[in-house]
This record gives sequence, structure tokens and C-alpha cells, in this order.
Amino acid sequence: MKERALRMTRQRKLILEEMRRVKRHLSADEVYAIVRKRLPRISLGTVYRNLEILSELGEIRKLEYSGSVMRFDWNPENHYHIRCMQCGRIDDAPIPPLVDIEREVRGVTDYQINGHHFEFVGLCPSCSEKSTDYMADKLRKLI
Amino acid sequence: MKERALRMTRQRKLILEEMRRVKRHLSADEVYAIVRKRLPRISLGTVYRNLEILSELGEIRKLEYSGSVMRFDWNPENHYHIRCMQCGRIDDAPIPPLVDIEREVRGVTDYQINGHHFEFVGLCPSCSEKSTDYMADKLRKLI
DNA sequence: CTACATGCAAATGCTTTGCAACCTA
DNA sequence: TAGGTTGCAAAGCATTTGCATGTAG
Repeated sequence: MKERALRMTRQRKLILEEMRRVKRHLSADEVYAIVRKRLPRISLGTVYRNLEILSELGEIRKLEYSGSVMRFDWNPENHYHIRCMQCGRIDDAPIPPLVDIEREVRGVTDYQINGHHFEFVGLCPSCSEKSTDYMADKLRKLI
Repeated sequence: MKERALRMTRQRKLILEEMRRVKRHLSADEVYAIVRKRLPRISLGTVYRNLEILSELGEIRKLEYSGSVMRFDWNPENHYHIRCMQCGRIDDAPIPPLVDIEREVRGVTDYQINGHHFEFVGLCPSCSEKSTDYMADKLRKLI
């Protein structure tokens, strides 16, 4: 394993800037759409590569939740999220992290615990307007 | 929305049987490999379709966590999991579900809460043997 | 200068789907 | 016998990767 000498390229800088500016939980594609306005020749591959590197550096955070598309959080601080099961929108959850919960399982399990993930799932304001109770009930099974 | 008259085909029955027999958290591909021993002409598409239907019926449970492959739990009861960040193996977590936590955010958020997901991440026994502390530290960033 | 990074396009890998034939109720 | 279900193959889609070229340090 050798050290790597990372470079602050125009692309990398711009991606980080825009993530911090819009302060949303963006997918790679959304980041691509946003940075392309200022750097039209940037490629989607570059966006993916940089989002990966920036999260390894701890500048942003890759959200390890369910859902078909990967999302990235401009805020690398440890916090929970709430996800719309209909449209995939993600917001911060209004509860603090459960700091002691990992201690409860250490020793009880033969896994080496490194962390935990938590998210609420539900319907965002705009999706719950559209959904009837019946639909919500159908969807509940799929959580 | 009309009722559907589902049928218990040989394929569907076998998939459910095998899930309940092996009692592991299987991917579609693993289920495919297992049921193929008894029904060699079954197709992967059929496995996917049935896993989907069986989870809608509540017979099994689709695991909505991160990771590139979808996994299914033979046990549809509400419980948490612990996932190996190296090999993707999943086991049940030895803590009971946080029954009251959803109440904490209702009203505080404008989302309509329908549930929550929780998982521990770490290294399974066999992967933690292989990993050095350095590696585990590298990986910790990627949680 | 020299590696790391980029743009582009092709490749990958999991999952879904269209369709004709098949089978369960 | 109706219509849900299957096998097969093709399509879909997010993400990754190979490679020649570009560029930050």
C-alpha cells in the first residue's frame, strides 16, 4: 500500500464546491447535471471517480442505504437520514446518532463491529399528497 | 387495482421451501444456484419474480440495505441485521428492534414515517481473520 | 517532467421485461 | 379454459474501467 499524491483538479474542486453549495443528498447523476453547467465537458465517469475519492478523504459521505441509486452527502458528520420510499429523496433525520448502540452487540456477536446505519423510511411531503392511504398500505409491505 | 389470483407453482413453492430450509440471507443468484439443484430448468428471471412476489406476500423479506446485491430473508419478522463490509454476508443482529424510535420523529419531520432500517456493519469472523488492522482502518472510512 | 486525472466509450453486473409456450386452479 | 407463470433472451440502468491524452505539482 503506497501513499497517493492526490491533486486538486478543476473537476474535483468544482464537485466539492457544488456539493457544499446545494447542501442536498445528491446522486452521481444529479452532481453531473449541476457541475456540467460550469464545466460542460466533464464526464460522468469523472464525477463517479471523484465522489468516491472525496468520500474516502472524508470530505463528503457516501450514503450506504438501500435504493437503486447511490447518494452522497455534502456533510460528512455522523448523522441519520430519512428517505422517501417513493421518489428516493433523502433528508437529515431529526434525531441524534445512537452513540452507545454498538457497545451492546460487541462480544455478543462474532463480528468485528465497525459502525452502523440507520434510516427512517416514509413519504416526503410532496409524495404523501399524491398517495392514497391504500397505496401507502401497499407500500408498507415493501419497507 | 384488482385482486390477483396467485398460483402456487412448483418453482414458487421450491424457492420458499429452500429459503426456509437454508435459513440464510440469500441473494437472488444464490437462491438460483440452490433451487437449480432440484429444478435445473428454472430461470434466474423466475427466481427474481418470485422473490419479489413472496416478499410482497410477506412470506419472506427483501432486505433494504446498501450493498450491490439485493438479499432476501427467509424470516419476515421485524429484526435487525449485521453485514460484513468485506464479503457482504448478512446475519441477524442480536438486539431487539427499537420499537419507539419512530414516534420520536413523527411531528418533528414533515415526512410521513412508515418504518426504519437499521444494520450494523463490520467484518464477519472469516473476513476479520484475513484483514490487518490497517485494512480495517481504511475500510472504516467507507462505512 | 511524471504520475495522477480526465474524457470517451465500451464493458460490467445485477435486475427487469417482452413474448410465446406452459400449467394451475 | 382463462390468465397467471415460466424459460429464454434481450433490454435496462447505474456504475466501473481501459486507454490515449491532458495537466497539476
